[in-house]
Amino acid sequence: MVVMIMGSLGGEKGWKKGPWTHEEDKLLTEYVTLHGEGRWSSVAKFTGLNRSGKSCRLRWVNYLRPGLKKGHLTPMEEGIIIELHAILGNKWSTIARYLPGRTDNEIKNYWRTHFKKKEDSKHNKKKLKRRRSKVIMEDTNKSNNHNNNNKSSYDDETKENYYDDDHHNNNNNMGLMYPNNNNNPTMLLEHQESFPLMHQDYFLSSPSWPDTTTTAEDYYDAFLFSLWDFDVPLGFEEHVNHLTKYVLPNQATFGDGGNNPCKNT
DNA sequence: AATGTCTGCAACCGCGCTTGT
DNA sequence: GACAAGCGCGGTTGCAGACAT
Repeated sequence: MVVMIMGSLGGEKGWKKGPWTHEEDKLLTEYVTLHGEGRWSSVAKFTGLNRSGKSCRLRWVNYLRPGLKKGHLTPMEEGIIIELHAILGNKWSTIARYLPGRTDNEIKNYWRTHFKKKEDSKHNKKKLKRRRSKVIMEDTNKSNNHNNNNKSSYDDETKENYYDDDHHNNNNNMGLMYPNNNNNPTMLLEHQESFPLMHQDYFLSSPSWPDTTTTAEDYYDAFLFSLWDFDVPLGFEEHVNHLTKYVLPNQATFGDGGNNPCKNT
């Protein structure tokens, strides 16, 4: 009752902006718990929050929603982002559907900070290299110390490959990693070795792993291939299940007509 | 140690689409 | 069909902390 009165004082204009407080988060969480997601414009009315519906939705989706992953993206997630961005472009929300617990905003920010900078000037290249060598030094030290954080040697390699403009220049002058021109899926193969079998661990641990004769490579190939079927389920785990159910059993069809983007031979 | 620059990320903005009236 | 409100998306901004000079 009180909050409704408070909410009415908020009015249509003069919404509060800027960082959210713990108290605001609590109010928003309580509201969504009671009423579910949606009806964002009613949040102010029912909670007394002097925030626009848009702001509430954004806060919930990007920060408060249960199941969100915190912390750095894993090498596997990086690989998925790279691949999907090559295919979909800046469809961040679509890419996010393949990464449970990650938001479009997070992925967008990640892409901008880690990959977009490749387009920067030579001046920035020098700084980048300097910074990169420092990162590599640090990571080398870490691995020498056998630390148990989730940074793998693969991560280092990937970071080096994709931060390094020279690497790209030496590889087909592709500029961007996976130009989407002509929708040519074979582009995906060009750098496949740069993130080898990144999905292997996930696939191998999948309860729906089809059989012992299917290799991780097969699964990886199937994953890439199935990215071109935009009607498949969108969640990553769902995606794996989809592969198990529909794609892998039909691998014989991959080579048909040279349409298989995943086989090098 | 002080200052300038860069990075990462949360949040905002504008636009377009969808839905309800 | 026209309009308004709600919603979602991609682009952009602002700021705090990290890093370099």
